[in-house]
Amino acid sequence: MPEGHTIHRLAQDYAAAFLGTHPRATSPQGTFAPAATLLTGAELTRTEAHGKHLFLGFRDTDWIHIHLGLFGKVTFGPAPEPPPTGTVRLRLANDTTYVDLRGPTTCALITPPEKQAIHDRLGPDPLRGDADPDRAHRRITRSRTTIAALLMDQKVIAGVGNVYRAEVLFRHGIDPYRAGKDITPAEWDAIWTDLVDLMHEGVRNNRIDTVRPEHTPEAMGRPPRVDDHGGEVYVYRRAGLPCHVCGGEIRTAGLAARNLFWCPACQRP
DNA sequence: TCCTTATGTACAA
DNA sequence: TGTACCTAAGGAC
Repeated sequence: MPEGHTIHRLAQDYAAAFLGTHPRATSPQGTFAPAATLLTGAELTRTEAHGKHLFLGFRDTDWIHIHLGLFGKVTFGPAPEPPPTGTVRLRLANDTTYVDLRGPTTCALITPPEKQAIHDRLGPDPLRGDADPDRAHRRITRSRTTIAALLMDQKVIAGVGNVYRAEVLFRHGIDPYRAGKDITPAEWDAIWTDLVDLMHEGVRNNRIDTVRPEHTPEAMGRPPRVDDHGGEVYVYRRAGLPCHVCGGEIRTAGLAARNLFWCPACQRP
């Protein structure tokens, strides 16, 4: 589930359900139990996301820092809360809603300076109003690393994951192996603007859709998607299938322990 | 029931 | 670059 759009959506959803209330906090699985006890009865005053990091603010001073990692999941449900099933790390519950967190890489109580340190090590986030795309561009244009690796580096740009990386490079016809220093300012402008749009749509729909109207299954007279990751995409997890635009075969390769997907015909070196 | 896989990251060597 | 860690679902047997 979790690229930046998921986390920003969760910040909104936690706020909608719990802001201004004093939820009960529990950790049925146990790991977070001491912190949950400290927070029970505290008001949720703010929620915030930066890249793939989620922050829940209590009493204006105590923050829960959540990172879902690859496996973390969050599920909301209506009150009354049922007995927890499986390994629930953190449950918040008030009179109307409960929410369960499972399998996060990180769920910790942190101080404002600790929170600031996390912001300081993250690059600009296309979903945040305070983001400065030039900061990302400066790092990219000084680097011999591939643009595919740079887009996944959270210090360079925060919130982009394996799906948005593959899709945005396809949409701009950029070979994933091109060095960052060879990305032109015009190309970076277009990539950043596109990510802002795509990721905002991702927050709205709670899924990743990247296919332009003229290339949808209906427009192209092809069968609808078969992938189950949730959205309509050009190349992500489509290795061996025909490109939606040129009909050529989508290719895959490993890059820094992740699977890269691209169309060699549409994304020429 | 076992094996593989996944939208992620940190740390060791 | 490799490996360890978080968890659940789907497919192969």
